[in-house]
Amino acid sequence: MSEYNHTKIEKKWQKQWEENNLYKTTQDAGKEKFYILDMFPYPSGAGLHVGHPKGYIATDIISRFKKMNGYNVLHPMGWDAFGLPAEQYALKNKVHPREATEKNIATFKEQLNKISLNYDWEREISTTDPDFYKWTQWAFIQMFKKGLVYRSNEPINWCPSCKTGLANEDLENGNCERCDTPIEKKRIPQWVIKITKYADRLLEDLDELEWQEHIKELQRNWIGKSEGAEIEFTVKDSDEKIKVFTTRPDTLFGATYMVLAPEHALLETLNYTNTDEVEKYKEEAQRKSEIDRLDATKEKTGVKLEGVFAINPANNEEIPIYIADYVLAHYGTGAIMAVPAHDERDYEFAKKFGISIVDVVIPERIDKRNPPVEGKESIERRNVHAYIKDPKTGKVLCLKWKKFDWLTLPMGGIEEGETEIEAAKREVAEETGYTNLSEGKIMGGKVRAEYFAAHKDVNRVSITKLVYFELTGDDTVEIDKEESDAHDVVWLDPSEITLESMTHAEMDVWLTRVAQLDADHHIYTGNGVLTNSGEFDGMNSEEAKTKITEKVGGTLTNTYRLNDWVFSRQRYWGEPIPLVHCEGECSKETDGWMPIPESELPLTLPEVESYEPTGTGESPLANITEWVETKCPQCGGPAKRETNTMPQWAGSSWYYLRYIDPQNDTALVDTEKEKYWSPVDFYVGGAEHATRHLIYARFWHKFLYDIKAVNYTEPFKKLQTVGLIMAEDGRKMSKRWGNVINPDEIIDKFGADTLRVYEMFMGPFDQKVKWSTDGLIGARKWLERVWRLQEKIADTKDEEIEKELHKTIKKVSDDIPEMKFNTAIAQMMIFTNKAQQHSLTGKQYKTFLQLLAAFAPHMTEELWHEVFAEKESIHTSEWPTYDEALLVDDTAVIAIQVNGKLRGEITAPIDSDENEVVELLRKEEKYKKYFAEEPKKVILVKNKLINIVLP
RNA sequence: GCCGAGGUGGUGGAGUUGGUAGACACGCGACACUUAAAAUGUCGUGGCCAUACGGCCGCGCGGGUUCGAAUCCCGCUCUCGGCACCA
Repeated sequence: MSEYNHTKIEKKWQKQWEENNLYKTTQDAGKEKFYILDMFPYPSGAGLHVGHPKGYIATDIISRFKKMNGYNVLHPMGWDAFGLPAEQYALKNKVHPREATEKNIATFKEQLNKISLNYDWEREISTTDPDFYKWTQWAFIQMFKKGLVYRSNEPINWCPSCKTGLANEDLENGNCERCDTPIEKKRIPQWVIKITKYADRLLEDLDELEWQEHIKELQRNWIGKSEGAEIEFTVKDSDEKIKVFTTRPDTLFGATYMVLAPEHALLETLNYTNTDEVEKYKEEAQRKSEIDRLDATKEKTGVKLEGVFAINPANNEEIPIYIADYVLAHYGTGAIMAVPAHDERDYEFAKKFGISIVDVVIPERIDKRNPPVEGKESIERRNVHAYIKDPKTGKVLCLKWKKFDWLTLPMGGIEEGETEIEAAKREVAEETGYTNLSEGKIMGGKVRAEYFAAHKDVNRVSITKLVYFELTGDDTVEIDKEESDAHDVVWLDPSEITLESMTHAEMDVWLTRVAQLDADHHIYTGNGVLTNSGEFDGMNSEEAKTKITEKVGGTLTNTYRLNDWVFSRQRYWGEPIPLVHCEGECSKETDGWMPIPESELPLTLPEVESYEPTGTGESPLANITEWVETKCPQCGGPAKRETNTMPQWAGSSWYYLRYIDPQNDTALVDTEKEKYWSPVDFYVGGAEHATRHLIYARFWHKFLYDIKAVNYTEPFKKLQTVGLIMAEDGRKMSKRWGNVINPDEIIDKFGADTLRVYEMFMGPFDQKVKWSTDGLIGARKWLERVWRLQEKIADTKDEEIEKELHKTIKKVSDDIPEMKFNTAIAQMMIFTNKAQQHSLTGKQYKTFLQLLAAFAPHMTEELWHEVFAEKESIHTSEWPTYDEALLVDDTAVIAIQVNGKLRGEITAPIDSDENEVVELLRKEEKYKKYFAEEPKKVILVKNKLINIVLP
């Protein structure tokens, strides 16, 4: 037996595989296709660390597995090579970004090849290749033609350090996601893509995808759909109208003021008198960083527009208008109707500015225990409930009813001319005798409840308020016999006052309010029944939403958290945006902007002396006069090119399609080929792309579907995220911490096969795990044991080994497609351990090597050829199958439980029934004692467990 | 605040259609081989009590359902991730 020399073996086979074109994609008729894809990397200057290949190794294993199972497999790789870091790296090192990128790609590719990932490099693509970005530009032009692209002058997110505008998706807590610099708002003309037009489809189609639920949820959150209405408020003595979006049109009667975002356009035209104050506030708001503005814990600020009023279209009341930065310009219409009674933020603002608060929705409860009885008279009543606490004992005064199984607070109706507090005091005295009560505090608004009042034999609709008192003394008055016959007075600990114990239907509301005793106001934000709302009084919220919107001529509509996609970047290293602006009279409807003729694609990035960002909001391309100045494709007159470039997300939004047909120069992808290979069956990459790349790509794909460039509505059928590999110190691997582990070193020392096996064995694939050198060594030792198994080859076939082998075939075959690599490897280890202690036949060893081949491709190939003199590659061999019959044993070890406690185990013939097992037990001296008495019950789980339940 | 994922030995983790908790690996201990060490191999390894037979306790905490709960239900707690003044 030769020694396991990983360096020699890995070099040898990598060379041979390349020469034999082992990884070329084939498309045999009659074979099913399987498209498995990694998120293509951004080739940074730093090269790979051991965390990067984790996902690639996984797709490589599945790819090899699928090939051995007879699939046509597409497993390509490419480079997401445009973007800021390459440009910054190039600037720093004084090279052209193209050179830097090419060098980085070469490094990455070399590193990946050392791991023997079976990519078909003939299909390699790079987003920076003009043959590739021709089609990025082409798709953009199609979007432009379909009216999905517009020019905006709205202030955008500007990173002063990266010197470019950014999309909302590129921010993290109001800072630049890349460099953590606080974002400013800057007004520069931007090309924006109407991704929001696709919001509903992006949301709905999530349901059909086989993605992990948390990633889908992340996307749903990100899209953030709100259903509501747009309603117009007129401005008094003016033709201006203020349009608001609200999810609660049912609360319109409670809208007691309005708020405009400080950036709202109407501020230019409204005739308010305190211009200086307003200007000052606007400036302050603009100066505030995004992060300050988004801090909800800060006290609300704002300025009233003096001299202007809006008219509430529901009740025609004049209401004041404010500007305040708690209203965001980019959400909804940038203006709100404020309903302080039913919105926390409006309430806080109204309190501070002394604006009136009108309750228009009250909670409604239907008593489930005493539901209204059909046919009985229904009486509406105004009620009070009294919550009385004795501060000395902490106990609460309750009534225990005698004729009914009821437990209630003291309660009763409000008489003519009485306040709620007076009524409560009177009822408490009548029902309990107690008269020494504190001043009394009304605990929030009314609650409507419907129930059957059995003691009066009527249905009641009660509108109730809760009043809180503390007991201040022990004086009592005598209670009427009628009352004392009805109920006992009891003092209960607050822990006994629960939703279950108390009879009131309102109890959940009361409990919440009592829990927040110190809150000065209890505002209700849920649905309920309308009040103070004119003809809508008594209607429920849901119905009123539609009805009130109709009455005031509003429209039911949706709003999204997702914003349109800001698509312009003021940097050099990106795809040029293929638009020109005619200086003459052409294309008036798009302000003179038009796409270049498709025959001129690709519009290549010009070579340039200085590609430094200007920082002014102008792109570096703007300085290249000979490039900028061009002819109008329509009139032939002078025209100027757009000088902004596309964001890095552009190319990655569709690259997966190009692998299918990478050389095509007449179409983005041939639709026949696309029909065969799409969609991507399995997509593997980092969870950090859930809300950007994966939203943009789904959008781009749906657009291509709409223009019939592709056949399917979704690009990625199944998605799996990779868990990060953390450094041994538990931190993220980073140059900054000096804890980066380079795969090249690991491969030199231990071999690529060891790296592959270790990374797959570390833990569940999608979970983050710490790197462990000890663990790595363990993987290497296992491979060495596998290598030495060749010495254990014998002619005699051991049945136990054969069974274990078939068990292993099953386990590995089941686990690979589910990405449960760790347990697949564990089972292979079990087989190795057994085989090592006994012996195995050559055939068994070969079968085992096939199972391991996807994990450790080099070593298994070497043994396949050197030990067994096979001519063809192990990787083109057929995946082993298992024999069901061999998975079943003749006997089973059955656990013995007595009253559910483990008491031993016994070996019984397979599939023994209850009586047979009991007979065996009775024979054994050890277990006889359990049968001294006849068992109450015996439970048998076939071949697993018997539980004897003694009386 | 809202949403999502999770909490199992000294460590990474198995086991979740309710059925022997701790597979597999690391680490640790003992032994064999060796002059010795390394490597390799064999055995052991959740905690506590017991010479032993064996027993008790154990999957974040507290309850419940069940013959039987890591797994199902209720309440709580902690960690991680996302969203958040979104009208």
